[in-house]
Amino acid sequence: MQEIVPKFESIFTVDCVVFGFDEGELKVLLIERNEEDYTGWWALPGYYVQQDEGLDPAAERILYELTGLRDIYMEQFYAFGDVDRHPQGRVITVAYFAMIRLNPLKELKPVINYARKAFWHPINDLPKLAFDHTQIFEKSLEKIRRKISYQPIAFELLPEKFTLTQLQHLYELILNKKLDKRNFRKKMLNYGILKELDEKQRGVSYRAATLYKFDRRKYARLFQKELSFSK
Amino acid sequence: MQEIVPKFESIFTVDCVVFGFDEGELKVLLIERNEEDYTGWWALPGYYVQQDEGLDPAAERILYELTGLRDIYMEQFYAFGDVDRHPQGRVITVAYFAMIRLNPLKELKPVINYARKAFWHPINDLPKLAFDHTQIFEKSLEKIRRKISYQPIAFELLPEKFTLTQLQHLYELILNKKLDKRNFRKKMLNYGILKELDEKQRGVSYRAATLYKFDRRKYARLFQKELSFSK
DNA sequence: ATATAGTGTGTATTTATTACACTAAGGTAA
DNA sequence: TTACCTTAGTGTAATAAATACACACTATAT
Repeated sequence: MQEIVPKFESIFTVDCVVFGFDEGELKVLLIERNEEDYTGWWALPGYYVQQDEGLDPAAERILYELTGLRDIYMEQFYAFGDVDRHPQGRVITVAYFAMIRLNPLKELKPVINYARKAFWHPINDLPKLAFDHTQIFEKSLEKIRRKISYQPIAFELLPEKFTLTQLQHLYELILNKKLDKRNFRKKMLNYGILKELDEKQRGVSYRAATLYKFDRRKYARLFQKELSFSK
Repeated sequence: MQEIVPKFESIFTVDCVVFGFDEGELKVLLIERNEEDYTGWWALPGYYVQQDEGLDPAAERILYELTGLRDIYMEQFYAFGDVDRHPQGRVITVAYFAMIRLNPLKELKPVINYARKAFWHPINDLPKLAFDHTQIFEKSLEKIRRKISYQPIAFELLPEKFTLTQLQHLYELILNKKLDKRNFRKKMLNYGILKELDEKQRGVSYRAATLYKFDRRKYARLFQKELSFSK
């Protein structure tokens, strides 16, 4: 390309919107900033991308450093580059969303320092966020709302074994609307991507629900059969 | 954020996948490179983002410089940042797709030099592209395929006044499958977002078709009513 | 034994999708 | 002016999917 305008170089970062589903709530992982700019504010976990590092690997690394988790479902969804989004100057960020199974028994183990202050926040009660992170979060919600309607990403948020009611609640939270129980079960089971287990829920003081797991092989076989939910 | 790894700075660019619909074909705008790296290769129009310029404005500027067109439908769809995507070093690009009405009577008027070598290429017969531009193009196709199924972006590619057959052909090209004429018309007219005009097609040697136009106001009133097409 | 709380199930109605073929209109060429 | 060519424009029946809706079952706690 011709250099009519001078090239300039910019810092760039990756920010992650990490969703988790816990105690019947949809949560997002935030860190409390301890650094220059927006000190003490909550922010999305994010970091500088390294010289020799692609975007996806950077996102994976950052998530690992914050949570100790690897092999997590992540997807890039938008780049944010407004001129004034960062007080230090021009910083462009590429945003990813991630979905992780929250295992209440297993603490997240941050690998580097600043992650000590990472906490899960219910998405309906988020504090003000640093930079344009509120905007980034909103965009991620839009994206997963659409995506959950045609691809089985919700399973990434659930434990290996789950009940149909848990699955339905999760859909309801993400889509932000009530679904009909009988219709939901009929439809979900019809897709044929769930495997019914011989196992039941334990430790509940009412009739125990059957456990299911997501059958990735069956899903792959359907090749692009898309899910869809409206009511 | 703590500076555990050194920050580094990177060049970044915007690349545009510009779609046009002409002579019954879906086309994409390519430039022939006259610069260092991939000299003589076809590439997507793209350029360096300026220091004081946001991403969306950069995309709009670049499209304007290449085509002389403004107020075009554009949407950012993905950032590409593989370490080795550019021979000169680390260059991250934010990709946009754009859709423009090709008016055969009105030539595109490039404002800057390198755009002299811009041509429209049918999407089914693209040459090898420079850098990772083939990959960028493929991703843009995926995106518009999905998007056209739930939002009225196809109209951006058609002239103000169009026939239902033209509209159907365009859907068929983008979705890459045949649609049934009667079902298509029934469905499209049912959405209530088209305005039937008193005017007919001219200059054809067969029965002239009724012209329609897209009614933005009615569409807005439907507020998120989504289109959908399967067969 | 009984109260409690969530599980699990079926059917009828409405709506959307699909498959399918001929006549109407306008222009061209003999 | 007539025959012909090409595309426009139309309806219905069959099937599939979405929706609305309510009660009996079961495990546990008291």
